[in-house]
Amino acid sequence: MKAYADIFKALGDETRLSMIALLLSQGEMCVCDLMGVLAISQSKASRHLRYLLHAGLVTDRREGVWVYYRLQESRKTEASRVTTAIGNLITSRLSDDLKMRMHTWTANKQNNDNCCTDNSTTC
Amino acid sequence: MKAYADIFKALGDETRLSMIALLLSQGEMCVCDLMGVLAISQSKASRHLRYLLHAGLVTDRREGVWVYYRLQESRKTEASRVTTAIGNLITSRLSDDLKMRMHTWTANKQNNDNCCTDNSTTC
DNA sequence: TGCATATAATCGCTTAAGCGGGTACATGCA
DNA sequence: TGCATGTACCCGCTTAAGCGATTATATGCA
Repeated sequence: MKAYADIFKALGDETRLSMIALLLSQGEMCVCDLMGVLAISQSKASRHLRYLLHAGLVTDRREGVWVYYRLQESRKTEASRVTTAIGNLITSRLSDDLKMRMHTWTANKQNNDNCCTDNSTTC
Repeated sequence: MKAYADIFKALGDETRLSMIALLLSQGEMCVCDLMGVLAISQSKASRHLRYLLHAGLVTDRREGVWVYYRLQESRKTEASRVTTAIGNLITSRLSDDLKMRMHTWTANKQNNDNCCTDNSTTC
């Protein structure tokens, strides 16, 4: 029971819950992607991603300079059971604002072929 | 999104999550029942139930001296969607210890026709 | 009505944890 | 080395937890 409580505690923050919702719909994102879409500072993004990592909700993968995060997908974990159970619930509630940010961010990323050369952000 | 984060925050405590799991399996319980089964103090039980009430996860109903709590069942609320989605997950994880407590507690209650005349507890 | 009892909610206090901003540090690439 | 990316740590603030004591509400009885 405590294991589940810890998972829900990790989901009990708007920043982290939005991260999970984005990862549910996008599959994999690097820290700078999440910073850009959520419009938060790098240290804040990194800190919450570490929290999610230690809680077992996501996994990380380094590729050169970038660190990519994706949902923990091992079916045997409590975390994946929870995200599976609530996935539809929270992705359907991704705010329009966030969808818009996501859209413009990925558009810029494609144009620049790099997630962090967009002058309009502080990335 | 914040609404869901607040719900998960409410579930992110072992005491409150156990209360939700018990209410899922029992339907309705008074404060003294929850105190007894979870072996917690009255103030602790009351405080966490108020937390769940304000978070919209449960409703209360006074009947004489007793106050009964049950899950929020209005299908339109985010809270009920969440508890529905995770119900099987957490009730199947009700610890054996808790099931045992639940069993002995309800047995005593039936014998005494009163939840608070059991000398073996501090209720 | 007055009083004792049972149940539940709240208050005051202390302690622990979480969150945010900022900044120093580590890592990897050119 | 210089630069970009990401992490770790510090500080201040807020929230929430536990505990015991007190207060509020309802019931039962003389």
